[in-house]
Amino acid sequence: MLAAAREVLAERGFAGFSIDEVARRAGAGKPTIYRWWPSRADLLVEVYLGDRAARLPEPDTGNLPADLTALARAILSGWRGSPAGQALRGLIAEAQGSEAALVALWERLMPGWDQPIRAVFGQAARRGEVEAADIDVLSELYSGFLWRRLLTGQTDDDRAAIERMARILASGRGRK
Amino acid sequence: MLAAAREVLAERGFAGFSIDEVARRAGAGKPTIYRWWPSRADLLVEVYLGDRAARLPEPDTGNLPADLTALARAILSGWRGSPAGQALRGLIAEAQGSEAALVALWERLMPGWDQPIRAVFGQAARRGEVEAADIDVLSELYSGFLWRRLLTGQTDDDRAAIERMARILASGRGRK
Amino acid sequence: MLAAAREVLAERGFAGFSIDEVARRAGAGKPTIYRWWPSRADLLVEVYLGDRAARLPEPDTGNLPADLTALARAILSGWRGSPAGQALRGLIAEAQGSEAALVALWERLMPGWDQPIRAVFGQAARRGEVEAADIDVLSELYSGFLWRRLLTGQTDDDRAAIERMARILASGRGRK
Amino acid sequence: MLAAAREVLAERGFAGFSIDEVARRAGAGKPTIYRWWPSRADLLVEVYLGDRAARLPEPDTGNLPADLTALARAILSGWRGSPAGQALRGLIAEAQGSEAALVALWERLMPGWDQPIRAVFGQAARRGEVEAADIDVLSELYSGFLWRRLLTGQTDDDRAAIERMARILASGRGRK
DNA sequence: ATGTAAGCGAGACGGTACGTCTGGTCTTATA
DNA sequence: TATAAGACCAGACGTACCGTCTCGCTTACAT
Repeated sequence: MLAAAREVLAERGFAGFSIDEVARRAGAGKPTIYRWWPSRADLLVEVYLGDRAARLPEPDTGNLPADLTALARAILSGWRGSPAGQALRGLIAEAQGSEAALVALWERLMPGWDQPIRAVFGQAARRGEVEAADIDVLSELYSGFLWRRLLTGQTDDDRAAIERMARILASGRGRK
Repeated sequence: MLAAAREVLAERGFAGFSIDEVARRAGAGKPTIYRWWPSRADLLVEVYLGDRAARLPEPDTGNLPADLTALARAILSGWRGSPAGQALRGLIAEAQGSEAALVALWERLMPGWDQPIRAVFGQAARRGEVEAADIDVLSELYSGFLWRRLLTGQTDDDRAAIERMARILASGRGRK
Repeated sequence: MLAAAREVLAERGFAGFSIDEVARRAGAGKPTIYRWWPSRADLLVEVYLGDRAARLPEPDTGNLPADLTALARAILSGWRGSPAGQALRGLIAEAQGSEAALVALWERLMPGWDQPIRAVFGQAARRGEVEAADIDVLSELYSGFLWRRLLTGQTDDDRAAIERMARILASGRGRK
Repeated sequence: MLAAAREVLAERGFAGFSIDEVARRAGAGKPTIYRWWPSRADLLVEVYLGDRAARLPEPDTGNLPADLTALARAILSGWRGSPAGQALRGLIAEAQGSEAALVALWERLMPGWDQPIRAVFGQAARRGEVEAADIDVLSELYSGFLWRRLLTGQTDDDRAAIERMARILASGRGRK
């Protein structure tokens, strides 16, 4: 069932991702899908998590810019090469029109999503490279950069920009 | 006509924003709307631009963090208080499923959207506070931060986070 | 559903007979109607058949003009008093612009429609009042007379003309 | 303008005969068409009359069946070879949904249309072959036969049926 | 070994919106 | 002053999905 959803996303993108189409492809009845995933958003969350599970590195080289770069490239590469990117795009789109989808995005996806990013900044904070109090906002900036690239269709491996981004976030000492 | 579109967005959000509804509300025929805005995205772009036009300050106090903070607060406030926020949310959502909408977003909205942000960083670069070569990525980080807040429904005036974000981006010297 | 179609035809005639209107009146979704009757013509055929079913007499008094008169008056009276007349008018109109409707008219309606008329002429042929070889053309003349009256809005009970028509068709011995 | 209407009827039949299409083809504005022909029916009447004008023979050989056959074959041939047939089909169809079209059909087309037919029967009445009082109904039967063939798409030159029809109508002595 | 219930596929259903086409009317700009 | 061009409101067209619902059918458990 999830396999069918992944197929649809891979072949036709989020535009062709309808419950009808997934049911048709899975050889399943629509009510069966609704029984397990009450909304399209729930299905997308599960596709995303299933697809990304344990796939991301948690780099810890002791060098913050290098870690940030490695992680960002891994994330972007995952978006390019699997339905996960389409799923996240769809999930975010869905959340703009449906309160339920926004909640699903926020409560079911975000915790796991943030975690590797916060881990990298956390290590840097422990090494004194960034202030602990900045971790939230730094993660948000980092996330925002990647989301914006995803949502505008720029998931190519733009090393120069990624490294520059990593350097900027790493050098922000926050000291007045 | 645009007024009707704004009304719908204000009252029912992007979820209720259908061409049918806009036509009904405007007392207009659907084909008339399609004549002028071939897709929903085009209509959203125009609503956004019309609503935001000349509303944004272009702060230039000589203090980069202060300028960034002021601009961000103005942008978020604009999103809260007018249909512009709903329009941008809808436009981004639309772009996830339609190539045409992505193009509209990219070519018709982005140039104007970026401009005040780049202006602020440009002034800072001229003052030597940031490297000119970083302007692109800094703008992207700044944009990404705001977009992510919009798309996750956090458009409240979170001064602490905004100031922290501004300070981080301003202190990123970019020195190797 | 058919009841709603009949209502619309009765109240607003063929002019107001749109799928939208029938759906509205039936409290049904348009796709449901399209599922069962792929075209307006199919719906009209069914209305006609359902309405006329087993309603016509099959007169057999041994007197051809009398039989023809009785049948014609029954047919015209049926057209006046029920949506069947409107349905047939609409069906014929529809067939002028749509190949599919023409086929529906020809294959789904005509066989049943002709049958009582041919029966009357068949009996007369068996009695020697008309030549068997003339049955087809006689039926066509008889049909044509009635259709023309229907299509030009003359469905009143014009006994004089009907009897004259019956007499003419009955006296055509066909002998050279 | 009429030429454009004829073109449309010839090329796409009554199905493609919209005022829009005629205007487009004629390089004229729709209101201009509406000024001269307040309804589609009026335009169709004019196309029919213009196209058929003075084209029909008025056979008078002294032999009623022969005259009827010749006239019927001429009429059917005219319908096959020119937009006139399409125009009449369209006009009749139009009349089923619009009172105005029915009036136009009845008052503007019928007088001229009937005339050659009534002329043939009139001559026969003068020769004593049919009763004068039967002329109306005979014309109606004859018309009905031809209309029915037109409306069901049988405009081919079916000589056998036509001659049989002519013989039947001619032999109806009308004797009590 | 058999009766029963849960879960399934299939798909019909009432609805909403899509984007297109046409019918007529009303407004401009030209000639 | 009248006409061409065409914008406009209105609403029907036929299609795609939505989320709910009702069916039988099939398994797999409890008797």
